[in-house]
Amino acid sequence: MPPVEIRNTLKDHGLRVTPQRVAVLQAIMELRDHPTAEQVIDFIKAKNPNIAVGTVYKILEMMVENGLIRKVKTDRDVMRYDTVIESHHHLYCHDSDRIEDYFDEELDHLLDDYFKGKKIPGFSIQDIKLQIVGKFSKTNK
Amino acid sequence: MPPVEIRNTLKDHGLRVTPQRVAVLQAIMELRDHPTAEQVIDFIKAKNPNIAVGTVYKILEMMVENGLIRKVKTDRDVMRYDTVIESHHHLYCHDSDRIEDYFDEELDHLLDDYFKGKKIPGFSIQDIKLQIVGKFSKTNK
DNA sequence: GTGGTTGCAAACCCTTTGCACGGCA
DNA sequence: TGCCGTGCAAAGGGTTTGCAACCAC
Repeated sequence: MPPVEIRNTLKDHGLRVTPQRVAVLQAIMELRDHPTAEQVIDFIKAKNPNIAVGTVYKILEMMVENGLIRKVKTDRDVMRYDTVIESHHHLYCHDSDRIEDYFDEELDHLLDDYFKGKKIPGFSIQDIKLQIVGKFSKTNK
Repeated sequence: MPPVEIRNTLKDHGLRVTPQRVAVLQAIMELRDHPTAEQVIDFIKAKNPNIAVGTVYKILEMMVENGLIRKVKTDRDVMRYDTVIESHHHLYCHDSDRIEDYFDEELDHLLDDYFKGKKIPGFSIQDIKLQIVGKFSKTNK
């Protein structure tokens, strides 16, 4: 995603455009594999060593609150970030700690239909997220 | 669960029985709602102020490794624990940070069938966990 | 101009670790 | 008795916070 589009994304959400914010968003997109805050920081520091750790954390939190990115958590303990905003599922491998987004409309419909017929007492559903745990084959990526 | 059964649970897993271990397991069971380590510690300290924080963390980790309990993670950042070992799903409410276990064999079969017919390229599935996000109705619990 | 942002460093919180003592088998 | 488990306190790692200087609007 070119910088211009990133700036517009920020503007569209009514947020000020600063070099740091552009850099953070760009970093998450280029890193792709649900990077940690640390990975984002390292990525940015390579070109722009002056950025502060605290700033990146503040920006990440701000973007999550404004719906530009999402938090993802595995069974390990560091927070990770995802640029994909639409509802989707995750493939996860314990061994490699790798996360991959998984989209499946057919599955979503199946689940929709299922829970249309079967209500859960005392609970109203807003979103359903699958964590599909398993192993990636080594040749992949 | 009476203390005697808890002791047997430990023995069955080839673990030594100590008062601290019994207390931790009992605490998680009585607290029910997927307690944090801190909640477990507070619960135990009410009766037995001498237990050490580090000890509880060591015991929790040990029990996870031995399959007596499970770690549960939300988008917030503290670890929580679950006594339910069998594969199951979670109902989760962001507002209250409440987690409830959800069992649904019919759903499990539906998913099994679905993924029997539809393989995911480059990935072999071991387990599927749903995080059903929504709201608990206020009357419930 | 001015109020939101940044950089910096210290503080924070949860969790882990090291080690000497103590207790289960 | 021997060794694992515990208590304690300090360290660790990731994240948050306070505040003065700064800059986008």
